[in-house]
Amino acid sequence: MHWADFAAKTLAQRGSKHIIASGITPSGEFHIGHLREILTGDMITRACKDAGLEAEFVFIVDTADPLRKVYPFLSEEYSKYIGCPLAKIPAPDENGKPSNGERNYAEHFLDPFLKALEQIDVRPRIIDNYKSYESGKFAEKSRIACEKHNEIRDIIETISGRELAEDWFPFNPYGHDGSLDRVTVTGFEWPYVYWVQDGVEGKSDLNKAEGKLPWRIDWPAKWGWVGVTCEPFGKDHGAAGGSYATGKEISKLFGDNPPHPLVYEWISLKGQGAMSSSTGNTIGPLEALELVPPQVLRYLIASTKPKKAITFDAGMSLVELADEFERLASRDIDAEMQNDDLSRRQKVALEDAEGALRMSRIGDKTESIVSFRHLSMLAQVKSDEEIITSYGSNLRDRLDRMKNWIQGPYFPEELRIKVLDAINPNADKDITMRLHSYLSECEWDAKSIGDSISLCFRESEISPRDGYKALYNAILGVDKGPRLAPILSELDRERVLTLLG
RNA sequence: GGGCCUGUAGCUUAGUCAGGUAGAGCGAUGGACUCUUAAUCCAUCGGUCGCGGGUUCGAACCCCGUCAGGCCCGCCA
Repeated sequence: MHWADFAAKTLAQRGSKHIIASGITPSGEFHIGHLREILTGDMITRACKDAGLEAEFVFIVDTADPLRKVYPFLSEEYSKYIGCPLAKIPAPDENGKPSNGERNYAEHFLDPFLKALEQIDVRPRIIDNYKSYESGKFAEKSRIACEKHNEIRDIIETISGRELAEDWFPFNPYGHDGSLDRVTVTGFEWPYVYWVQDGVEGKSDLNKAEGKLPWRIDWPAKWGWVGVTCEPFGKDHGAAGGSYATGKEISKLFGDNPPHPLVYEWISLKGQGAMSSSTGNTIGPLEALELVPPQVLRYLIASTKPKKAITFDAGMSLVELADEFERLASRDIDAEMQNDDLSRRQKVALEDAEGALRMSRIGDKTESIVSFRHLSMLAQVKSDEEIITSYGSNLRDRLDRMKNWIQGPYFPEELRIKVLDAINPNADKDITMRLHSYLSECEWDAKSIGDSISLCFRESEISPRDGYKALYNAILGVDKGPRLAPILSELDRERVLTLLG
C-alpha cells in the first residue's frame, strides 16, 4: 500500500473528518525541501478523499515568528528588526535592504511559493499565523498556557530533558520596540501579560497580536483551535524530546486530541548537503518547474517513502525521474493487477506504483510519447516546428521546459550533443573517406544527406552498423547516437568534410 | 551522555509493522528491428540484505551488540 493510503487508513480509524496541516516559517526563499512538507500533507489529504473521508488541507504560515538574525541575503539594516514578527517587517529589495513597498517580509517570500503550489495543483486553505493572533484565535489557548505555566514548564523540562530559565514564561510579549528580545514577563492577569523591556514596562493583550506563544506551545495551540488531526513534519521535530513530543502532551493539557504525526526526512542537494534558506543553498520550486512538469515534482515526493532522505539533483537524476514517471504513466496498472501469477512482493510493488501515480497526477491523464532523454536530443537537433509537427502540440509545454533545461546550468553534459573539433583517429578512415566523397556532392539538407549516406554504404557494401559507427565516431566521437542526418544538415558542409578527413 | 531515523545489485530502491526460496527501475552486456530514433522489443549479467552474535525447522525482517551517516535533547522552524 502506498504510504499516503496507509496514513489515510490510520486516520480512518480515528474518524471520518480530517484536517491535515502543514506549517512553514517564511524566513527566506522557499525551496524543494519545503515542497516535501507541503506535498506530503497534500498527498495524505488526497488519499483520505480517495478513501471516502472528508479531508481538508491547511497551510499555516508562521508569520508571527520573529526574525532570528540578519541572514546572508539581508543587509545590516535588518539588525533592528531582529526579534520582530515577520509580518511586521518590510520585505527586502533586490539589494537585501528593507523596502518601502506594500509587501511585508513574510509575503515577499510566500507569494512566489504559492504560485508554484498552484502550478503543482496544491490548493490549501492558508492560515496566517500573525493575523490569527490579531483576531484572537490564540487567546483561549494562551490563557490556559499562562494559567498552567507550571504544568507546561514541567512537560517541557521532563520530556526534552532541558532546564528552562527561572524567568521563563509560556507567552512572549512584544516589547516597546516590537521585538521579543530582552522582554521579561512580570505578571499575568487575564487578558494581560505584564512585562518589562530595557526598564520600560508594558502589558500585552492575549486577544491581540501583542505577543506570541513560544514555538513548543504555539504548535499544539494551533492544533487545537484549527482542529488539526494529522500533520507531517521534518525529522528535526520528530526526534525524542523534540517539539512533537512536548507538543503532544501540551495538546492534551489544552484538552485536545493531538494530531497523527508523520515524520519525513530532509531533501539535500547533491554534493552540497542539506538545503537551507539561510545559506542560499537551494533550488526553488519555481526553478525546478522551469525544467520539468509539475507531475514529476509530485512524483519525486510520491515515489519516495517519507522516511527516506532525498538527494535532489537537477541533472541526470531528474531526467531519469521524469522518464520513470512517463513510463509509469503509460502503463495499464489495472490490467497488470489482474494477473494472478504475481507474487506477493510484485503485487505490493504494483500497488505502490499505482498509488505514487495517483498522488502525482494533475488533471487529465495525458501521457507523452517521447521520453525526456529523447526529447533532450530532439530539442538540440530539430526546430520546434518539426518536433511539434511530428509529435503533436501537447508537447509544447514540455519542449519549452526542456529548452530551459538545455540552456541552464543543470543540463547533464552526457546528454549534450557535442560535435568534434578535430579529426578523430579512432574513426574508420576507409569508411569516412568514402562518405567524404558522397557528402561533398549531395544537396545539403537532412533528407539528401541521409540518402547519400545510405547510398554510400550500399554501393560500398559497408554494413550500416559498421558504417554508422565510423560516422558517429568521426562527428561526435561516440559509437552510437541520435539520428545523424538532421545534425549534419545544421552544420557547415566544410566542417563535416574536414572531420571526415 | 540519552534518544530517533537510515544502511539491500555499479546507481536509485521494494520488501522489515503481520519471519517462509531477495523483487523492480536505471546503467551495463548480447541480440532483434533487412538505411542507425541515445527510440522500441527480447534476453543476460549483477546482491556476503553494513558487520557480529542469538531466538527459530526457517531471519533482510524478531532480540542483543557493533560500525557508518543524518537528526534531536539550545524559544530552532
